[in-house]
Amino acid sequence: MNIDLKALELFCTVARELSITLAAQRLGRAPSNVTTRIQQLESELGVSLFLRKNKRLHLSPEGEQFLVYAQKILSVSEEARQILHPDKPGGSLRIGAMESTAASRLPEALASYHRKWPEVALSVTTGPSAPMLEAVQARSVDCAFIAPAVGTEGKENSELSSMGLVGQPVFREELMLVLPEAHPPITSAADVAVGSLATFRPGCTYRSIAEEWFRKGGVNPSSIPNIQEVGSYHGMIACVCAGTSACVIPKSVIELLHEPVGIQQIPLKTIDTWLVWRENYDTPALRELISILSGAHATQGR
Amino acid sequence: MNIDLKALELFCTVARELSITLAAQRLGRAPSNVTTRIQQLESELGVSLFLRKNKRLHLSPEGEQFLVYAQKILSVSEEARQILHPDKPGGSLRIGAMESTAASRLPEALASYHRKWPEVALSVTTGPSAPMLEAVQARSVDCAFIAPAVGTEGKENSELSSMGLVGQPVFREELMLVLPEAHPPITSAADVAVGSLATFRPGCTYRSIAEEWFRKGGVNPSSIPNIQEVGSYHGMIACVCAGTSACVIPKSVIELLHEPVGIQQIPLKTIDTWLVWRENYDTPALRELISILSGAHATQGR
DNA sequence: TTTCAATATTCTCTATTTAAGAATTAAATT
DNA sequence: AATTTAATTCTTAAATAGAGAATATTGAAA
Repeated sequence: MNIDLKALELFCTVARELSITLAAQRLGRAPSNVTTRIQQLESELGVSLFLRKNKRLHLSPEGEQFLVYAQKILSVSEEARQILHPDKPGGSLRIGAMESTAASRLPEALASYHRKWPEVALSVTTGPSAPMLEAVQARSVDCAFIAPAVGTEGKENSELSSMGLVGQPVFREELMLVLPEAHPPITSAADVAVGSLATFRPGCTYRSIAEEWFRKGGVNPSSIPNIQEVGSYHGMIACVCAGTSACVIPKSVIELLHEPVGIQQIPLKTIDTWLVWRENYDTPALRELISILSGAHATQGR
Repeated sequence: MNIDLKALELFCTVARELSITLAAQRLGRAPSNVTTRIQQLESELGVSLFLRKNKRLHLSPEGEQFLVYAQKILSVSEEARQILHPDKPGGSLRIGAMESTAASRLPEALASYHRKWPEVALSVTTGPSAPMLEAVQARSVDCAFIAPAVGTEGKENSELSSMGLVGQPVFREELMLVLPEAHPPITSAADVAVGSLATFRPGCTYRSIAEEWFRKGGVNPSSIPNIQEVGSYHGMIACVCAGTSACVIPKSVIELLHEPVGIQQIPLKTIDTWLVWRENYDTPALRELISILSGAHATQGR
């Protein structure tokens, strides 16, 4: 019973790289050592973590199970380490974010964070709000920027706390319906006449909001023929410029485009972006993020 | 960054004993070594975990914080270890239980468990249902025997899953109202005429049930003058025998008493005892407990 | 088919770390 | 003041980790 946090990191790296040499290189140590420590971990646990087939590694079923636990242990101990030093941000901060936030809001904030605290290893993962919330719970990220699900306005805090999370609003986004330039001006949802609605995959809150808007305007969203799933905001805009689609995008993202040409925008709704984290995850690195975001507000709205 | 699970156990032991010598003895190693490893852990973390005052140890504030994390890490790694060996129960299983279950049901079950799997380190903590559920969530026990709160009959599973737990009913208890022998026979709650109701501290589901029964019988429970809090079932029975109190006890507990003399019993309600555990805590040691409990059913009711 | 390169592993050697025991220090008790 | 108790320091032996060279096995290239 002598497992080492270093051994767990080593295992996680090998599991990610699926190569002893690459892992060794990334960890800055000799491959022979990596081999030995993995073998030692395996004998300690009494299972094979990897299947060696023809000099190539795969995770064994046990390895996959153990990987989850190894990451959890590392995450808890990283949290502990930070809690013990309430003054100095340090260690790592794994941030989850919606695509839109990552595009429009984070670059500036994270750059200034990194300038101030270069010793904090920031990482960003993007995805829709719902899976991001699960990722926070599951400790695969430490905090996340999300849009509360439709219909939860005003009770975000109780929603979060029932998941063991807490959070606060940090950005206010103005959601725009984006239409081709040539589209006749509209006064209601019923006037929208396009071939498809370009959106991200389901789970995206903005997509639900778009559908709700059509529903409230008396339009059955399923009457918008093809919901066309696109992988990026640039892709969406392209679809709109092509004249066949509409899409819903926060104003702040549209402003990023060098020339918002070939499109017209109609405000749909304003919606808050929340930063959420696990209850008790009260680390200096996170507090610093929050404080930087609050500073930003002074200059950039909300 | 070289923390060892052994170092964490060592720290937890010292934190519990608040003594290097006792901890060393309990761990089977030399005191000098314990000192050194604690110092090493402290320098690794960059904080003092203990306050040394006059050769006596106290946990420092940082130490208290870290203790929580250390226990969490050990609990997760113990869980990992077990998950990797789906066939053989082993390691430890920390059981929480209501006083009544611990008294009436567990002795036989745990004895047979221990006979079959002596290598599993079983431990039992008792307490009311509500705090036990929190203890399971907080990982200070691995599973617990509880009585679902009043008013949740039929929706136990959804209640549990909203706490990240799962469970199943394992015992059926017949709750008895216990009265002094000399008390005139009763036909309803209103007939009960005793000076006080002897119960455990609040939080005990059986106590809520007793109060509910009085309420349903048209009696304001606050009209039962002193709710007298007692520390054990034997104490309760003694109060009843003394002629001044009534109490509510599962029949199975009453049957434990060598001579249920000087009391009369009236059935109040049957209620299931549930065994609950964290979702994903699917260890062989727990499965074995469940299987032993199911075997017991065949012979002893439910 | 043979050769070469890539890769995990084994082996050997050295440096580091861990653990025990003896000696030391400091307070509390008699 | 002497004794006991408890933590720490010092010293030494054993265990362990890590580097590097050597080995074996596979896949690719000639």
